[in-house]
Amino acid sequence: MNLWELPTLDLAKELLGMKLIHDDDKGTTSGYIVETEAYLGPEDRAAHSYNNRRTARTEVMYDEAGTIYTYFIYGMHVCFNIVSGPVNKPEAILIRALQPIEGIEEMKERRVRAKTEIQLTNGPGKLSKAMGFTLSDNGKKMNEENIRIEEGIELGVHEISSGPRIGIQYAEEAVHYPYRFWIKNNPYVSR
DNA sequence: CGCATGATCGCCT
DNA sequence: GGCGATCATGCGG
Repeated sequence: MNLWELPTLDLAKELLGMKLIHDDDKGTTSGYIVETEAYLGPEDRAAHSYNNRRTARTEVMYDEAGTIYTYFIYGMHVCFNIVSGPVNKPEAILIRALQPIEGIEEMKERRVRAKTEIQLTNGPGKLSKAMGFTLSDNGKKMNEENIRIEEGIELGVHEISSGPRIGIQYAEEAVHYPYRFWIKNNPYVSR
């Protein structure tokens, strides 16, 4: 089975427990993905690509699954996403939280404000900072450059929860769609 | 070109 | 629970 051929909602669940790895000049940082959110293109009011909106920013969402989509939000945070679905269907999965594995000391240096290890990566902006993801990662292909996905923990369906997405109050009917997925009882999940 | 807004975080009460 | 920070992006003029 090719991971990147999965429908977006399935991929969002499949990514849980997998290992996300970043190599750069500071070394390697990695973590298990413990929380994701799916954004389903044209019909999903919460998605940047709602109604097939196509701009310089959303362009990578139309690319092939496994392309990396990073964007800047609230004047200070980077969010890290993986494009999914067929080419020209602008869907993506936001990585919302990680459980750190490697490079924890480097993460602490990058996340000076974090008081506990949990706070290093328990939110989309936090994990980007801890892992060293930036806008320059936008458009990279997963597993072709310095950002990789590997098998991690195998999860059963009963270990996964779902619920409404966070921070999309403007999205009208899409507000309640259960497109957020997380590993049950994992302490690194946001909120 | 100006300006409103946001897939958040951290600090304050 | 509330709010200010701070700027890339998108859209209107």
